[in-house]
Amino acid sequence: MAMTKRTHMCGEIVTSEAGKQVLLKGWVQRARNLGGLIFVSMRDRTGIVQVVLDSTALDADTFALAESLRGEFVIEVSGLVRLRAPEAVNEKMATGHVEVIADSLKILNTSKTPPIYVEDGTNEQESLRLKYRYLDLRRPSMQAMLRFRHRVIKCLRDYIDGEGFVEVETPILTKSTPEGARDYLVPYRQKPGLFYALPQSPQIYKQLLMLAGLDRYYQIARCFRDEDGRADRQPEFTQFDMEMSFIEPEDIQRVVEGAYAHVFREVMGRELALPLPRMTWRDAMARYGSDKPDTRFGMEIADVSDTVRGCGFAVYENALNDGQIVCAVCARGAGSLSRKELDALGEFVKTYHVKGLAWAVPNADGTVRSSFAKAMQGDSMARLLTRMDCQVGDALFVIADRKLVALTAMGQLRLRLGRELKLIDSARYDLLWITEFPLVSWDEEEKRFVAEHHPFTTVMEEDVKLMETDPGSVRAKSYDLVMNGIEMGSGSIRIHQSELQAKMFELIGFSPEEAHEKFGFLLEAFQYGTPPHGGFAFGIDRMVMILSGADSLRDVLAFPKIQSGVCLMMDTPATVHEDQLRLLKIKVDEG
RNA sequence: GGCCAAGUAGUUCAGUUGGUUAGAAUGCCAGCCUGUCACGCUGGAGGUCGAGGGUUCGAGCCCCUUCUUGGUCGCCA
Repeated sequence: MAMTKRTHMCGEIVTSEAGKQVLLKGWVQRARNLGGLIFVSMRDRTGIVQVVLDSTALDADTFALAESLRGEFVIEVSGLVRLRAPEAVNEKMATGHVEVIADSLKILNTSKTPPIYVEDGTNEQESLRLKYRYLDLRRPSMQAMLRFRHRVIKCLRDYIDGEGFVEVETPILTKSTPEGARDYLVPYRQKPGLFYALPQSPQIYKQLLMLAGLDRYYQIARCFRDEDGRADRQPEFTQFDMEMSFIEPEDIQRVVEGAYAHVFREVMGRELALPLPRMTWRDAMARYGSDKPDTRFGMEIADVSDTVRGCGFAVYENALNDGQIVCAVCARGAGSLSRKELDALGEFVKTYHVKGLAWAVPNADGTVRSSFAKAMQGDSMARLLTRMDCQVGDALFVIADRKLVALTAMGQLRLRLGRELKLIDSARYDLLWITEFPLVSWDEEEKRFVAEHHPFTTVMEEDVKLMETDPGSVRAKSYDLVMNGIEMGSGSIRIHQSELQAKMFELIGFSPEEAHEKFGFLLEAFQYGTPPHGGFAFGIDRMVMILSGADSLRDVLAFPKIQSGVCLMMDTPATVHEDQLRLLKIKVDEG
């Protein structure tokens, strides 16, 4: 009698060695009866251990038990370890793998047939994997991910501890603050109508810790933001959060770089060249059309406004007359794109609110295949192609619009072309600092300036005077860390003087009364001799995602939520008992 | 909230121009096999084609609505 049984499981094999005798506990992957032998494959996190049950070595009851096994099961066996394969086994069996000759077997538990394959290399719908996440996590790759993540976090702790930082936990039940993302709210039972909010970051607490004289704080902090999900965005996520007193940007940047270099060395076995490159926000926008540029490939954006001035094409002439810009990229090797593919790129950039995309492809015979060549008078097309060094085989793309809109759309087009033309070296890790962000930006909907980073970010000294005359061009003392085109984190030197803080609140349209209501405790605290201070926070999930090569944060979280914020495994959010609502004086408006 | 894509056995997928009883692999069940390790061989069970409506003699396929999941825009101090 024989059976072949797959179980799709892996588990930890605990070995307590006493001589050559071992005890194994684990999930059975496969068992097969061959006459007087039963072969059982047990998988641990590193591989498969073969267990051999011999009818002559086991008592009849135990052997019968092994023979009767049906379905998935968790077993414990003890026996002798030996290397495969001994005498009387043919050559191909001599693999050197470990084999255990069992003298006892005990079934610890059975299992239903799993609804998903618990092995790597399968391609199940993610929603199914997430519903049975506890089975999904048994996959070797997921086990490896959890251990990898653990190693990264341990590295960070080791490093920051060595720098003299102290971890302080801050409340999860805290206060809703204006600006920023939507808050998750928690009703307050003792006074219906009052709410806690879950922290979007421990920002204010860590500044108060500086005031308290802690000097060097850090925390592995869970943060919550009630916004729609993305592949690189979860409603709750973990930040490596830190703050220091009496510092300039370089001081905190040195610590953050050091932490990254430590992780790269210890976990990835790679050296990071320090200090990391710096690029101003203005430069990043102009060259890459993004405040988080992917510098792993070129194809930089050029402002060709001067080149096309007087070209006769009304679209460009009008744009320039309206103070807009005309910008371009030259995509090497994109000349073979079909009309259909080029048009698809045109549709793509419209997503980013530009009116359209013009393209030109020089032919080998000197003519130009183009969407706008006819409108370009004289040698203006030739001049443009020369300016962009656009050769036969390349394609030129041009966008005219308001400066930031045009650059942003072009930046997105650049990323897409970079991916599709396979210009990105995936073995590369490009880290850089983006500095000198604008302090505020104009919010067209609210008709006011809003803080680009947060309202506690200080101003570059030479720009303070611009706060009243030209707020939009004021640069903040803030900095982002970018890796491979993904924002890893951001930080800033904070405002520590009440007068400047008041000025900032005024700039973003907070009346003194509003400021007092929202941040009164902070403003009062700042009157007691606040040291100059600043800090940084970066996402651990994103760090693990990039370092492990994952495409989504869901792949590096044990229990992630889906795009809508739902947990498919626990089926949350869920309704609560009406008694709970009554206690909180909450009525649900079904409308 | 907008746009795009996907949804067919437990799972991964195929399904022609709209045409008989919707297929394959894998998994599951049963039998066989004394060294398997993606074991092999034989047989079997398993489907509300996401849901609802419509067009048609006839719908997995065409149309409308809706739900779910993914990507993205908005949003993300």
